Amino acid sequence: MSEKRNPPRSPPAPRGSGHRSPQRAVARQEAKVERIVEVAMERFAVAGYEGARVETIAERAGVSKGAIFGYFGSKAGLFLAAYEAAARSFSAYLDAPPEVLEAGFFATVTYWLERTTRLVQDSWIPYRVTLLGSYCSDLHLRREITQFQLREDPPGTRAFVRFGIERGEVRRDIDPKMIVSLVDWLMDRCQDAIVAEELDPGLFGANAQSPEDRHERYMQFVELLRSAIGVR
Amino acid sequence: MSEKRNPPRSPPAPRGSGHRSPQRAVARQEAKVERIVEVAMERFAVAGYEGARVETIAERAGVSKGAIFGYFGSKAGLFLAAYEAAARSFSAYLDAPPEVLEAGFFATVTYWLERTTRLVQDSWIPYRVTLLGSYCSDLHLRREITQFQLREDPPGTRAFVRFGIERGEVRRDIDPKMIVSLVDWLMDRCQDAIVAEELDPGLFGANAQSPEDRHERYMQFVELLRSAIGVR
DNA sequence: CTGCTTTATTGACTACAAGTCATTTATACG
DNA sequence: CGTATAAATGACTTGTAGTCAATAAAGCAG
Repeated sequence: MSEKRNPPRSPPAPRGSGHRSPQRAVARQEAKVERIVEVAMERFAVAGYEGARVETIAERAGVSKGAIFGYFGSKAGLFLAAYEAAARSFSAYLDAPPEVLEAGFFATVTYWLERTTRLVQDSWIPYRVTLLGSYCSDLHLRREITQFQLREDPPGTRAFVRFGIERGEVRRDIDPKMIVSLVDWLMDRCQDAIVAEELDPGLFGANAQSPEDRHERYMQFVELLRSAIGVR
Repeated sequence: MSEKRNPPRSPPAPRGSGHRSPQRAVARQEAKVERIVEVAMERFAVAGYEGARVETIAERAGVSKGAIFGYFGSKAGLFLAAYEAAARSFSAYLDAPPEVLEAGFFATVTYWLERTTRLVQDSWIPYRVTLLGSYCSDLHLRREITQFQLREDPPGTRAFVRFGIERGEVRRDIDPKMIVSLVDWLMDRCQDAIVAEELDPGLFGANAQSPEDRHERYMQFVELLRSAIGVR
């Protein structure tokens, strides 16, 4: 019961529909939506899902509360938009520099793990929003997020695993889908742990170690991953 | 800012403190708390964290709303209690029948995986509550849950991994803590997927397959786990 | 058992935030 | 311009977590 969400207003507009004068207005609307999403990301990151207030987001984005509900339908819809923007803002595995890719599948994994630590410090907002998305108790929202990940696969795990298989580094005797799931699961968790460690020490178990410890842990993690999905 | 939770009232009472007449009252109070937790589990399971209303829980447990806040301090506190009760209600790895344990570490993992499917159907309420707990967006709550898992380790993963190492089935060249984390992560995710499949098809990706497919997937999963943490 | 003290319980009340919608304002276009 | 259509506004409604003064129950001394 109680599913009476506002359907989001049809997106900013049908984009230059025949005539050309609306162009300006449409562009302005798109910019507005973008601004709202950006502010929302920041607020969700800082205050958490429940702690973030739609009215505050509206104020800071320079629009009214009504406009937000007009565009996104509900707070959950707004969060979803922020989450998707955050997820899309990250690099895919195969965006690693050529020499890293050249070094292979597991070298690339290592590269991104080491990289994440620094990236989180640089721009923690999208990371925190993804963290919130990973642990969102609203199962309706959870489903949307899962569907989004399956549909868009922003980190490009499918292509990355194919890359690994083609290079002969990843085993072929297991359904690739299973491998993709495993990589997604482990990398998500690992990334969440890194993010949580940076942003919320104590959220995950043992932490607060020196860069050397950290490096050692990454090595062990990749070693486990290699044992699991690497060719024997 | 805005951390003004009610501290939960000191637990039901200091238990038979010197005199003996309070005994009855204390017992009744304990029973009441238990009843509340049970009802709370059911409501959270059915309606989700946000959907569950404290007042309804109070009504069904035959107490006033105030009493709930008296005992648990906040809705989050109540959820935590329900979560802990749910988590404690499951068997630990080493609770498997002797002949299963005899068959070894990975046989035991397989046993529990196959078992979970049926257990979820029998008593889905605690499973759903754990699922909610796994994906709770309130990071404060999240921390409490992590701490609880670390403190109590209800599935007994630490002991189980030690068991595997002692039997010579689990590798010794990696920090056991890392292995414990890996097992926890993978089993949690796998269990969540099973639970979600039963309770909320489509929540996770590919699903709704025949028991044979399912079995096949479990076999592949255990095979990956064995490759990762088994002795070479 | 009785009266007094302390503790537990209650539910009307408050506070606050999501979501609505009649009204106002801006835009499209003849 | 003038009129029609669409977007934006913010005061208002709704619903629920959390409070607290008032009340009931439990403990206890005599």
